[in-house]
Amino acid sequence: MVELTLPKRRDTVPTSPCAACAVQDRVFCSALDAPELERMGNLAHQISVPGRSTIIEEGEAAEWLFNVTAGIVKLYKLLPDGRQQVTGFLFAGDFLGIALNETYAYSAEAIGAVQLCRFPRVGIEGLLGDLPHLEKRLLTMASNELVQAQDQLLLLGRKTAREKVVSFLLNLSRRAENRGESASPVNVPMSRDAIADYLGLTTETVSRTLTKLKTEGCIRLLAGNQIDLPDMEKLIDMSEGD
Amino acid sequence: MVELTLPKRRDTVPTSPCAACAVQDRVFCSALDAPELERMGNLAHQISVPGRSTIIEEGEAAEWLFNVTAGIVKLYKLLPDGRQQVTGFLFAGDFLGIALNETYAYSAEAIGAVQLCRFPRVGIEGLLGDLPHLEKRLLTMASNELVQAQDQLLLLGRKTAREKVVSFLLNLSRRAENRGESASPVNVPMSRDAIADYLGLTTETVSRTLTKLKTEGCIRLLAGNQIDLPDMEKLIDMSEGD
DNA sequence: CGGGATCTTGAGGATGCTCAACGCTAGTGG
DNA sequence: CCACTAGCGTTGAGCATCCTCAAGATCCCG
Repeated sequence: MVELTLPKRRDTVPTSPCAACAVQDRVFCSALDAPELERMGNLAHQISVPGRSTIIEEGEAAEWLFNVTAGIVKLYKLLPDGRQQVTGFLFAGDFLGIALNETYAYSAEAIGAVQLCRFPRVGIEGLLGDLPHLEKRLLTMASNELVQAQDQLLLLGRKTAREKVVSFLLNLSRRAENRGESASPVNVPMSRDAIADYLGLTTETVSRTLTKLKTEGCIRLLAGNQIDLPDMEKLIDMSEGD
Repeated sequence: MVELTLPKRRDTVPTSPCAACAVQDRVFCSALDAPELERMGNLAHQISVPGRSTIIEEGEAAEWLFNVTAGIVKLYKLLPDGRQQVTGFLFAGDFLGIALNETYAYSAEAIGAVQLCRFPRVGIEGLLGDLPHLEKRLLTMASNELVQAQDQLLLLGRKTAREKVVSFLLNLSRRAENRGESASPVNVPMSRDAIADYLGLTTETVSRTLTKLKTEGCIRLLAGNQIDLPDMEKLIDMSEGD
């Protein structure tokens, strides 16, 4: 489970919150040594937001960048008539605002309570020249984001509803594993609506597809939003059409 | 039209091809000063490939990076059963391989004859520490790519066929304008198939949609793959559902 | 001209959407 | 303590958009 005692510890070392950061080994800060980390820490502010609150809004001036230290964030874009495309979900350790543009390219909303480490964008940009490790790290992160985005293009453009849902579950599973959580009973904390808007489907189709996968024995729906993936190999094949 | 006399000029200054580059003010090299450009130039090789040839293949070790100096390149990913998702089109001045990963995340194929400026990836990475301008520039480019990718996610996940086609035409138009070409009779050099695979549609749907737009007077299909966009405002509204 | 590739058009059908009702769960207030 | 409600998830019936399959038209290059 996610470390939630961070604020308490932090209060005792206000000048160096990073040293006590619960996710410091996973976030981009890990590219920094102690003095560099101190400079970053001076820019950082811990903030907490309740569920359903908006963290950033598409089109706004990009004043802040964030590390997610606890909770889950939904990133999305809207069309004028309200259609929504979820572009990603962020978990503890993920970075919000990699694209260092003047305005945010998408909105972000907390799913449940979220804790964030907030940095002023111009401050980070000012550090970039001084901290080459940081710049290199950001470039690597942006590259990885691009690869993820391209996988998602393939999913949205060419996969069937079933393939989309299976790909999504496998993706969640892989990311959970990377965070040191279990790969198989995977936690699915977002609503069917959010999943649908991520996969380019409707709530009903997501629900129906999960039911179908369950009756076929490909997955098991457990209590507390957990989904068991009994045969990864089979699911991987299914996610690509076999 | 694109400057195609580059090779001739280059032969007279083999040690500094960059100085004669037809797209030098548009590519990432523009971030460099003269001595820096010289170091880049020492790594560069001009190559030409005929139409339909494969430039890179998804999954291969990423040995080379490229600048497109003339022609058009199609980027795509494949599913095992042959379904194809085009992730982008590159024009003169665009960079191929921004994601500095060990392996290519997608394949690239020449649409018509293409000229490329080729760099060894490890060579570029070796320069990154020395040339901070270059690293900054790559980060900016990656950021812009990410924003583009997110727009494409919205398109693929939530737009109708008609909205997709109109968005595509506007996008081509905007990029042509950025290259200094005309915005309105826009050149559409790729096949209906490639467009369909880019928009998550079939050839037939693309064709039918264009025909419909034509009969409604929203566009005009001209000779030589040119399409006239008489009312940009109207098209912009259409691309978002109004 | 001829012929292959590309594009267009048509008819029928399937996937996933819309609209609607119902069930479940958790939180709330009497 | 329990009824009530709101939100979310599931299920069903009918339908629209886009796909599939097929045939014809057009273009381009030799």
